[in-house]
Amino acid sequence: MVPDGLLTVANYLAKMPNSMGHTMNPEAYKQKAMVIKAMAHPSRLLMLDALAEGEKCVCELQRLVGSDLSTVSKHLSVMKNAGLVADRKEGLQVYYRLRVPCVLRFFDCVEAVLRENSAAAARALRE
Amino acid sequence: MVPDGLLTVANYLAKMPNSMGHTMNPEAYKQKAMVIKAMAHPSRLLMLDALAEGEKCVCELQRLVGSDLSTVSKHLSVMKNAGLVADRKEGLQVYYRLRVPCVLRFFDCVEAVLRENSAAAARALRE
DNA sequence: ATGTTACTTGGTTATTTTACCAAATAACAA
DNA sequence: TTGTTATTTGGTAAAATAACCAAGTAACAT
Repeated sequence: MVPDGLLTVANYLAKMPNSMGHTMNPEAYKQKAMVIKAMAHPSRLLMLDALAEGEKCVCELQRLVGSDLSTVSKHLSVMKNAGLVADRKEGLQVYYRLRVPCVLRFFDCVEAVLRENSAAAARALRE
Repeated sequence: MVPDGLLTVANYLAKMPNSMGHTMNPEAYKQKAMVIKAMAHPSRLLMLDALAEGEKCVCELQRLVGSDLSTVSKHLSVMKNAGLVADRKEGLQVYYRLRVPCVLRFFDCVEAVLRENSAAAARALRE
């Protein structure tokens, strides 16, 4: 059974984003959701942040997040499947790297949301 | 029981993003993940896209996504909880709007990832 | 071959998420 | 009051996700 996001011939046509921006079919939203979901986990965010500095092997990433190696490996495969990261084997180690750099600017916006939340909470406290 | 992301006094301190960008505590990653997770669903993406045009009532959004009204309402509450949208009641209707506009630029990057995926798939086909 | 290191995969269990229906609430109308 | 419309909330079942351990693979060393 082939995972949804895998780059198979079958998936190739299905996941073509159209160029019109806002009139998108449901399939396109599924694909986008898959990519975003692949980021939506604390450990995965931590790893993406770390990969901003450059490629890292699985062992380094594991030290960073502190979970079981198999857990880290599975997180990486989710992100690889979504196209967020790519890997490269060198000797015994596997190095992961960011595949599309803009992912990092993503975080600025998330932080803006959190700041806005804090500000709203602060306003609520003052009343 | 209070939901994790609710803007309570207790959560106010916990979710303060620090200003140093890359040295963040685990709690901050949880908060970021919550925001991103709130986007990570096809129907929710569709609604965010629709809200880019301006505020919309729940009934309009329901017509758009086509699920049960209660389902749509719950999706909206997830996004509201994360701070992505805000609501306003007018008569019988509740209008939702984007709370932090940068959320939309988010999508450009996701589309870049998908384009990169397609390109890779195309390269794979040529071999 | 045998062992070792670095990683992935399979299996299991616990938790979370999602969808729908049904019932509750809220605002307005008659 | 009674009814109607718009929305939320509670309950429940199905599906997806996440964590760990154990077993498998792959590259290299002895």
